[in-house]
Amino acid sequence: MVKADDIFLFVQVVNEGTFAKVATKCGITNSVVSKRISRLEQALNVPLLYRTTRKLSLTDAGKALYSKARIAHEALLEAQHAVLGMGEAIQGKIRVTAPNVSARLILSSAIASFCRMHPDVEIDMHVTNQFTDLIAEGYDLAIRTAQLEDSSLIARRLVDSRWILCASPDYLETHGTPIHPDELTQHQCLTFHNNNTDITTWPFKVDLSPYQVSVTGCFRTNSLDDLKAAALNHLGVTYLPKVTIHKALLKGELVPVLAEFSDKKLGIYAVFPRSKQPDKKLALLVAHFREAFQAKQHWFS
Amino acid sequence: MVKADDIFLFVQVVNEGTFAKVATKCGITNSVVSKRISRLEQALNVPLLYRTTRKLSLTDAGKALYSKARIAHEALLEAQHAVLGMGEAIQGKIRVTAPNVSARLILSSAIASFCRMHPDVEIDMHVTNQFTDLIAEGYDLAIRTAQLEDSSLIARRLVDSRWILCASPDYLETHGTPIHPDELTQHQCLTFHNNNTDITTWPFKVDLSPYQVSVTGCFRTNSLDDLKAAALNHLGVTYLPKVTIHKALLKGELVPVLAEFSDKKLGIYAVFPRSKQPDKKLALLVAHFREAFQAKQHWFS
DNA sequence: AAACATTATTTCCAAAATTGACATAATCCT
DNA sequence: AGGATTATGTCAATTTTGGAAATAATGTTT
Repeated sequence: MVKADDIFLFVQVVNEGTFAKVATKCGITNSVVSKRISRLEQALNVPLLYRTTRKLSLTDAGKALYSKARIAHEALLEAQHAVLGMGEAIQGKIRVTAPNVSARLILSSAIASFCRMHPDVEIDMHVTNQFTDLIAEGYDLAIRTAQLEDSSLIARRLVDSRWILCASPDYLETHGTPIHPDELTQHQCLTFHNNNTDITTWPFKVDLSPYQVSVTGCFRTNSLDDLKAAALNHLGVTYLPKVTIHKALLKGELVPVLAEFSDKKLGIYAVFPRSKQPDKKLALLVAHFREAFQAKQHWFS
Repeated sequence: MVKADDIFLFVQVVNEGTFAKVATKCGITNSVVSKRISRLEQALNVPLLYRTTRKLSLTDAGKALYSKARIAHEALLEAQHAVLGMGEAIQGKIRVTAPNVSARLILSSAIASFCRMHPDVEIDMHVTNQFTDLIAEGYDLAIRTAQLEDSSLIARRLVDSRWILCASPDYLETHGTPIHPDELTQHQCLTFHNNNTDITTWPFKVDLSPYQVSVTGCFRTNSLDDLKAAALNHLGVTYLPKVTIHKALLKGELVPVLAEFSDKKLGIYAVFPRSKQPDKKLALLVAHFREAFQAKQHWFS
């Protein structure tokens, strides 16, 4: 029932000494000040000010309230000041979570340049392949490689990442090179799993139509790096983002398999909480990331 | 534009962890909490909370605001607590201003008994014959011996004080005893002045009608005590409140003069600022004073 | 003394804000 | 898959608010 704003108005009245000064200072009329102070007294059930048209003086209760509320008032002003312009200012901390690959290939350098451009921004990046709950974990931004349907978050596509089926020349020499996806059932297929779900069906396109193949193999992992290492070690065939292997492809350490059938493409997204007041520094960072990914687009497709 | 109550609602939200808890705790609905937090974010132009239906987490700005506003919130609660029930509780300080005579004769003992009855009340009495501005000087209560027309103050009559014209037997023996007010012009009239205004016309009643006599004398003062002393020293005739001389009358040190014509009567009033929330302890004290004066009414009339 | 200026308060009324109920959508738990 | 909880959007009714003008009190200046 008692309104904090009335108490702070009272504090201002005591500070200024008259209702009228406070009124002009706050851009309201005398009558409003009068009514709100009266309302406060009513709510607290105690008189705070003795007043005539010329003088004001504090009652006992008024003194007690003022001495403590003044501190609260100043603390609140300071609190407001602390967040003043935070939405506009390019400053403050941004907590980012990102998967290993994106982080290593693009983000680290992109972040470095962003921090140079905006010295007051501090970026705290947490690298993990775990799917984390943005909100629950308190992140401002996540980099994700999947189209997600979470509508309480905003997803902005940074780049499309093509996946390529590949193997080492040695492996193919030993086991033969498949010429149709169905033949993969005869191969060691090194699969990826993430968030406790195995991905043992690989997508292809045959005659312009989607075509799924269930595959098996002797090795699976949640680490793309280790998957790549396994392929380099001639262990089998695997489906990897082109970006992770484009150097190996150039060097000939790995070669594409069933290239004309490969049809795995995943967007890489910047994901952040929906918010009515868009955070400017966050928007800038996302744009910066997007540019960085786009600049390296040839790595991805 | 930004409302303090919204900030404190935000603090409570952070304390409780969910909107719903705060809503029930404050006796409002969820939608109100939601809307007010949104409004606050809008006003501050910065997001404070990332939220889904299940989790809340603070943004950078939210953390900054919370850490400081929490202090303000607690300070404000403490401030409110300090005045809680002050209007009802019989406790706290009462500042009283009173003239010498009343103070010495009645108030000192009345205050003593009042303080014994209400140990948590502290009375600060300022004794002076100066007319002071209650409000400007910050008094809660004044004892006055005059009917005053100040309508911004409340006056409660405590007792009627009769004034008596008197002189010492010695003086009367030397100068003769007047038998009609007009004869006073031939006497040494010791007059009182107060607040820079001399009182050189004395009121009487002749044939049931008011009758003013202008008097002169060799001594005037603003101290009733000294006026009495002068009379006791046979200096002349003077008009004094009966209460100040009733012992001297009993002893015969002073005797009434023109008793049948004397017609000066002044109310003694308790005067205090008009206030919408009557202060209970103040009302009690006034009532107590009234009883004390009434109990000694025979001193006054 | 008298006119003037300043100030707090009151009244009145229109405009704005607030509220709760309800529906909706998102999310977690069983 | 279904149930429970939660935040949010909508809508209408109610409450609140704030300003203009009138009033009353009080100090200052002429």
